[in-house]
This record gives sequence, C-alpha cells and structure tokens, in this order.
Amino acid sequence: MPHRRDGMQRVTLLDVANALGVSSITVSRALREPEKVSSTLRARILAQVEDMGYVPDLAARALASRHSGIIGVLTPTLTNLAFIGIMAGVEERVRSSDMRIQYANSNYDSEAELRQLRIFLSQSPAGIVLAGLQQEQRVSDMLRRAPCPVVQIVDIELMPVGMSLGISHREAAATAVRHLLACGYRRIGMIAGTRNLRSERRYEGYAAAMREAGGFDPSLVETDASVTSVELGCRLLRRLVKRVPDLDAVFCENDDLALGVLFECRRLGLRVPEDFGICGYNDLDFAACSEPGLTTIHVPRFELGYRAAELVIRAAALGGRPDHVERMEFELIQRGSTRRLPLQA
Amino acid sequence: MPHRRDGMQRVTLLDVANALGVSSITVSRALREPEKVSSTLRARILAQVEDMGYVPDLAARALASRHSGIIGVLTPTLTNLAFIGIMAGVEERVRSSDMRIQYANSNYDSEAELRQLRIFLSQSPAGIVLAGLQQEQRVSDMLRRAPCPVVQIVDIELMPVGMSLGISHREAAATAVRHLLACGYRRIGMIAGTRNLRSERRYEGYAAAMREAGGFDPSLVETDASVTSVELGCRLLRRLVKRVPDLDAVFCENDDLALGVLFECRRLGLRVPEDFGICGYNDLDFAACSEPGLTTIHVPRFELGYRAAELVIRAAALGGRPDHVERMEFELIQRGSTRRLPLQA
DNA sequence: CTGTTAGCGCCTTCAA
DNA sequence: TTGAAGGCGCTAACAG
Repeated sequence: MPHRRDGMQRVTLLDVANALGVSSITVSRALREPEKVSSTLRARILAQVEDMGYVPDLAARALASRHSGIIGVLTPTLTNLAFIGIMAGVEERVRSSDMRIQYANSNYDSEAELRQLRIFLSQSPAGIVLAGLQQEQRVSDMLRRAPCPVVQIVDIELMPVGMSLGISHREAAATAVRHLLACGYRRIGMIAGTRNLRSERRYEGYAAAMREAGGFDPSLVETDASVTSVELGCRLLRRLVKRVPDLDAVFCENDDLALGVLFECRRLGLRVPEDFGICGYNDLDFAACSEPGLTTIHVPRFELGYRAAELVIRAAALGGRPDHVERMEFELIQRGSTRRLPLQA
Repeated sequence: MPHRRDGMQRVTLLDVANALGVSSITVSRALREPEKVSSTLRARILAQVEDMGYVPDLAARALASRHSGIIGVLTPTLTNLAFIGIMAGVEERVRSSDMRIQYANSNYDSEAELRQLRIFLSQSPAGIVLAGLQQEQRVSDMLRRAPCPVVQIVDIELMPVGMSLGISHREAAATAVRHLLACGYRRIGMIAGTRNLRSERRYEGYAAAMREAGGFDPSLVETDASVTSVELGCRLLRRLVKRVPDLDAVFCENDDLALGVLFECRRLGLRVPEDFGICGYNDLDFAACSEPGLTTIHVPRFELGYRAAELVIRAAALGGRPDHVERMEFELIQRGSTRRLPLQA
C-alpha cells in the first residue's frame, strides 16, 4: 500500500502562516479578500499555499463564518430529462459563484422530501432550490423557518413560501389541448404517470379545454402510479385505445410518454398525424427530430434553473429572504405529430 | 415580512442540555449513539430536541469528528441518461446510510474536473465516486493523495488509482459489431460524439471487430465534438450516408445517437433492419419499446452506481483505502433494429 | 451510563 | 495593512 497517507496531518492555515512568519488571519485574507493584503505579501502567501498544498477546510470555514456556501437542490427525480434541464441551468449559474450544489431527490416520496429538506437545513445552506411534489403544510412550515433564501420552481399560480418561479402548467396544458381541438381532433385523451403538483395542474388544463369544447369525458384519461417513461407511454396508449376505440388524439403529460405513444401508434398501425394526433410536453431534444416531429409545449427549463440559482445567490448576498414571484413563458411548438392545416368543420 | 427570523439564534446542543440539566455530550450521544444513553433519559432528550426544534450543525460535527459524511460524485454530464442511471444507484445505496451526496459534473472539461475534485477534497469527504473523462496525471496525483476512499467507474481494463468498477467497453463494442457482422451487414459504420475514455475504448472495440472481419475502413467513422444527443444521431447518419452510400449498418456510441439514427433512417427511406442495421449502447428505457426495438448493449448502470457507493461506504467504515478492481458484465440485447436470422454467405 | 476537558480550523471583532 | 483574542457547535478521549 504505497499510497496510504493515514499518518499525515492536514496542512492548516496556521502551518502556512508559521512557515512565512505571518499570522494565520493574514493568510486567510490573502485567500478570500486578496485586495486587503499587500500585493508583495499576497504573492508570497499564495506561493507558499501552492507549495505546501494547503486546501481550506470548508467545515471549519462554515462553522466560523456561519454560512456553508451550499445550495441545496431538491427535485422529485433525475430520471426525467426535464429536471436535468433545470439542474443544468442551476449548475451553470452556480459554476461562476463560490457556492456548491448539494443535490438530492425525493423519488416522488413526500416523506423523503421532508427528510432531505431537514438534512439541507442542518448544513446552514446558503439557499435552497426546490421543485416540490405538492403543497404540503409540513414542508411550508419548514421552509418558512429556514434561515436562508428559498426558491420554489413550481406552478406560478400557486403561492408558495419564499420566492417562486415557473409557468402556468394549467394554461400550458389548455393551450396544448386547444391546439389539438383546432386541428380537428375530437376524442382527445390524456395520459399521465405518478400524481404530483405539476401533473395535476396539467390535468386541470386538459379538462378545462375539453369542457370548453363540450367534449370532456373522464374515461378519456388513463393514468398509472408508475414514474413516467417511454415504456409507460406505450402501455398507457394500448390501454386507452382498447377502452376508447374512437380515440383520435392524446395529450401526454410529458415527452417521454409521447415518444412511447408515437412508437405504439406505429405498432398499432395508427397513422400520425392523419388518423391520430399526439401532443407532448417539455420539448425535449428528441421532439425536434423524431419522425414525425413531436408537437409539444416548450418549457424554458435551463432558464428556470439558471434564474432560480440567480435568485438564491442574489438573496444570499443581500442577506434577506425576499418574497418574489416570477412568471416564465411556455410556447406551443407545432410539429408533425399533429395535422398541419386545421380542418374546417 | 412576517417570516423573517433573522434575529433568532440557532438552537444548539447546549441549549437542549441546559434545558434538561444534563451535559451537552449526553444529548449528542442520545442522538448519535442512542444505545449508550439510558432509555428514560434518552426519551426525555429526544422529546426536548423535538420540542425545541434542534437541528444538528453538520459543519461543527464535521470539524469536530473530522469527517463530513459527504460523498462526492463527479460525472461528465447529467444530460446523458446513462449517468443518471448510475446516479440512481448511488443514491439508492446512500439513502440508507448517514451520508449525503454532493454532486457535480465536469461538463466534459478536464479543467472543470480537476477544479471539482479540489472542491470535494476541501470538505473532508467520506469518499469520492468518479466517472472520469480520461486517465490524467494530475487527476491521478490528486486522487492518490486523497485522504478518503475513491471509486472510479471506468473501463475495467484500465488500472486507475484506488478502487475501480466497470465493464470492458472495448469488448462490449466488439461484441456489438460482431453481432452486426453475424447478421450479414458488411459496411458497418460507427458514430460518436465528444471524445472521452469510454468512447475511445468503444472505438477500439469497433475497429478490432472490423479488422477481424477484414472490413475495417476509417472512412466509415463519423464523429463530432458535440455532446451526444438524439439530434446528433440524425446529423451524423446523414453525413455518413452521404459520404458512404453503400453503408448498411451503424454502431452507435450510445442509444441516444441510435434513436436519432432510427428516425433519420425513416426519413431517408432506409428500411430497418432489412436494408440497414442499427446497434446502440446502454439499453436505455426506450430501446425496449421503440419501433423497431433497438439492438443494444445492456450495461448494469444502476448496479454500477449502487456498488460504487457500497464500496465507498464500506471502505469509509473500515477507514482504509483498499485497492480493488471489480468487473461487471455487459450483455448484447438483440432486438428489431438488426436482422433476426443471420444470413448465410 | 454520564460528565469534564480540550480542541477541530477557521473567521469575526476589535485593536494597533 | 496586519495581528491578537476568542468562539462557532460539536465530538474525541478520558474520567468517574
């Protein structure tokens, strides 16, 4: 075992200071507030730091300074590319700051969500970004007490604790369904996976648009307790078509499901978009290049994450816990999975 | 601002202890080593903790105990579902431990990888899980010095620092290409995105299998510096087919590319698998339910992540930095995107 | 089973 | 611009 270094002591600020004959606080300052140390001394210190391989102990720093520089990010899952997009935005913003991300997911379980939040709060986080599962009292209470800024990425029409950021999923879904109606589809179903805040809002939008058109029928909805996946899309479509033989379109809670539907339609011999329309949600990478392309709702995921991190970082710098609600815009992207020219009745 | 609590002091162990007339170490023990405190006292303490809303300060704990309970996980990206699968495994194992995950990605940038590793090491991590970009001297040096166990998820034929875990990407790729050859395809191309350890090993496997068959031709390879995506799959296939009109199959670095190829084949009017064979890599969710299904290499991603976390957690408990190399098995999954019955020459 | 003592490594505050 | 003193909240090590 040539690489063991068990016996080695960690190099501390004091070690560096002693080697140079200065005090440890000066070394500390040279590292964190370089402008407060004379440039000649600073250069010597930095060289010595490099030389001795000094690495700051973040736990000690956090304890002494009372802030850890950790941003806790909690989402329901990572198996969903939509949340990945958000994470990518958060990361991008955090990269150029001196903070770090601590990530966790709740796996669509409320208890886990609560537990994770508690763990975050144990660490004097600089801030928290939460894409929550639902509006729960216990979560709200916990966030209300949190000694740091909190940003929730959630439906914009809800009013959660702290800052929030999002689109109206209800409106977005209604827009999608109205598009299907405008294309001339009539028996429009909806498929969805595990129940959560966002999927329920989307369902409401679907139901509202179908009611407007006088075509609402609860039997057109097919859901499942599983987490969404391409495979689930296939399964749900099979189930729905079997139950509702005259189904002529489907609004999918997300693009993964929609992709599954696309494949299943081919297997079933349903022609898309002529006989059958498909609309997804999120505008993932593949929606633009599938054959046919997938009509879907574009959600500015990256911007959402980026902006959420921005809000946290700014609020942390200012030391407050501002209230703030920010609406982002969605967009319907029309592609080949729905008819190009709306039919005239 | 009714929710500000800026003036509030944090509840400490000592506060709880004072309220009960015991010493703080006893409260500490009641929380961490309950069996060492009499059950009556323990019950009183736990109640008081609950009552006062005490939450341990993890930074203080880390400083005092010299371990943070943080497992640093570093992967190239999260936009790739393959890494998500690994993460899911890591999470699952970590969930039932008292550790936390600190996640970061290098975004396929070596400098970022190095920087992140340095940040992890600043935090007295309990361990590190690394899916590295390449075998780099600076990274190896840093890991060699790391005062914690390190697990690398990497190609198994390489011998990285610390523990490692993985499959032979070279062999897996060769297996895939031999399958295409056995199906009777002859002009078999390969497409890939950003260069990295794993993609290069796959290329070697491809090249080896093609040489065996006497059909190796460098012009059959089409790559791009972009990160892989479904869209890139479409683009690379278009480019390749244009350059090599008699191309009759393609081995894709991963399933995202393969899905793009599948769509593009449809657009180009190439019949899969009759006129054109496609083999992916990873066996993502959609490979099993696309139409046609995607022949691909199954990689035990979840198990990889789970096992990596297991190794870290175990090594951390034992306090050592064992050397350990563990091979996992891949499997060729034959589906509709390659011919069912191998042709006889 | 419970308590005492003494830091962990750094930063805040105040002083020079 | 630099330094001295003290403490952040917790736990290891050792007593009783």
